Amino acid sequence: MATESIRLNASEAPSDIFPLRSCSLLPAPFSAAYRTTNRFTSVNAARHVAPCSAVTGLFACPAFMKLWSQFFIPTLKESPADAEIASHKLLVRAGLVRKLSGGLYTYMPLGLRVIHKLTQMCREELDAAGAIELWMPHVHPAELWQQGPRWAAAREIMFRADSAGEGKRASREPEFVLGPTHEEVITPLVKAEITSYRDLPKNFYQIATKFRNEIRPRYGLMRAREFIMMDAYSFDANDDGAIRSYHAMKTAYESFFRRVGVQAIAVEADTGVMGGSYSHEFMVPAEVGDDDVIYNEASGYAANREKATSGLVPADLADAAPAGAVEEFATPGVVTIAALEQAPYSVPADRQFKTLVFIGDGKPFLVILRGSDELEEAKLGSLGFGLHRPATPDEIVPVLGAKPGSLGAVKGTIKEPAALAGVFADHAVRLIGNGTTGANKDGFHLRNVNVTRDLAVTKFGDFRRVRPGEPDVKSGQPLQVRRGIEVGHIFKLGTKYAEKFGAAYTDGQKQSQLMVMGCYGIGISRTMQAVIEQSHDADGIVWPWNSAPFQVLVCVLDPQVPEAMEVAKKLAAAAERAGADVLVDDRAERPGVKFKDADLIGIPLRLTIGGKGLKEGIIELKWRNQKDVAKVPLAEAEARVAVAVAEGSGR
RNA sequence: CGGGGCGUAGCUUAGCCUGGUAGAGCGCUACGUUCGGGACGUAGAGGUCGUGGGUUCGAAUCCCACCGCCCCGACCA
Repeated sequence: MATESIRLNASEAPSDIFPLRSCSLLPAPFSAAYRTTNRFTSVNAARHVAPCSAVTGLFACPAFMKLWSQFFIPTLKESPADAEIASHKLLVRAGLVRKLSGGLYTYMPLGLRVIHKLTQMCREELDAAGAIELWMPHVHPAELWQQGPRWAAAREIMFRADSAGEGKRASREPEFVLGPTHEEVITPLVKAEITSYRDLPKNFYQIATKFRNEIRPRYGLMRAREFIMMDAYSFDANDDGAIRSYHAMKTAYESFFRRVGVQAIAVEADTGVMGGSYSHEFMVPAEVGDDDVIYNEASGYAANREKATSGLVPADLADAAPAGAVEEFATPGVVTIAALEQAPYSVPADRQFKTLVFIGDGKPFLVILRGSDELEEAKLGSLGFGLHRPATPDEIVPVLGAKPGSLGAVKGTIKEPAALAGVFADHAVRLIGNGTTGANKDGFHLRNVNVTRDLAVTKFGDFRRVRPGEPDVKSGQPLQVRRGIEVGHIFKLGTKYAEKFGAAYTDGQKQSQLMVMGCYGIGISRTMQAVIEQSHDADGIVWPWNSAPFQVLVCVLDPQVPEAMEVAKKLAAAAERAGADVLVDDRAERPGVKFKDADLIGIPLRLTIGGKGLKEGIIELKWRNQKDVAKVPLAEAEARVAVAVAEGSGR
């Protein structure tokens, strides 16, 4: 009998990110708990889906409110020693997460509620944008990755998932890996299942755990080895369709972050190891962010530093005429740009050519920059090498004929020009016109080196790192820089993966065509931390309404007084009817402890019921993000709470 | 993976330099007094001082190796 009703509940309950968490295995007494923990998914979405009463109607109110004494929120007075930034400290202090090991965290009950809120909002926005949810394995056959286009680069951050059995000797190459992302799984799937243009476009997504063996996990959930991510993959018949899918996702992301209550800005980004043609990152501005955003408010330009360009080199710049014959001069012991700037040479850094040597897919190539510029290594991605790294001196000498410090790219001075995969010069070297560079002879440099006449340039490109203050391409105004946390990323991939895995379809003319793909990610767990980083004060977290683990905290100062608990339950029920998730602090703690904890865990709306207030016939209503406390007569309390909840949820 | 720092009770840590009884605060347990912004008293429980080796009569302390964690750099959502 009990089992029957539980099954019913399970089917009524909103789907969860863990589809296997079936209720039918739970004993009857736990069924209420199940409903309680899962109910928020539709409650929080009240304004998007069915009104709450439809849900609450199934169960007697107040069935859902959580009693703090029976929940589990281990708060800490002190910050853990290993936490550096505010959001990391608060995650731990507010009892949202606990560390297992570097970059590996348990989501505690309160933290999991936030994760569920975020995943549900994400799910709703993506569904609204036409994306379709599925669930893929996280253990991947390594073979699949070996077939893909980025095995060499991606394996560095991948966990291998071979047998841990003692009898079986570890193979040199992994048999299985843990999925860091799922292009290699979804593309073969779509290849097998979709063969007609009639089935396109499609956009599949999942919200699941990702595994990346980050070289350096950091700041709690900010860069973890195991994290929760929404990843989506769009498949279109052609480029126009792919661009439409891309923009639909961009719009969905914008709605998602708006709903979460975090400011996230779309910025142009480098495509990195993903490959593909263009991409945007969604950045939450924060000092502790890992990325620099180069932007100009006037023109609206915003780009990741890896991608950013400036108008430093005018489009109509004329090439300088040679200033004289190339002349070699001795520079004993001078092996740095800075040393050549000193007397007696006195060559300013922006008159020097800097020559860097890299190995790209096994072959050396040169990059020429102004002495005053820094290489933006990510920009080398545009050269098309699968893997590149700086060359070692041992690799440089046989090719160029000199050690680092005396290198150059002047025609005729390179010892083995045929060995080079190319000489790539940054546009800005054209600003030098005639300058100084290494002679490929230890202890000698060349002057009067003319860019067009003397340098053996294969191709000009954008390789330098933009500096704040340089003119914006669009407006000419100075560019500014600011740090940000990357919470989402969208890529238009093109046909790179479709080609590798043969994902083709038949078009209306019976012709086989490659699908055009896009891929999309939102760091759900990172977003949780980014929200805290953006929304906290000296006392704790200040949750935005929609992301809060509970929206309303009923703080009962005298839980031993039956009348106080009765009022609390009435108000909790009123708040729930209005669509809020409610936590009732019924602990036998002193008021100070309760207030401190309330501020720490940051529930948006606090209702305080105390013996003092009850004597006056009032309760108190306070917003976490405001200072003042409203005294509300008991008779009006339920109605006022309903109004406040409506206000909090943005009506 | 390079550079720097740190591992002492569940948490925050003192002690290490100069070797000789492992201490405090928070938290926890019990009792009492308190009770609107992290109370107080009394009594308790709780420690392989990261691991292994070495030096020494004797090591948390000195030496070596390893492991783990944190920060800075290169990569990512």
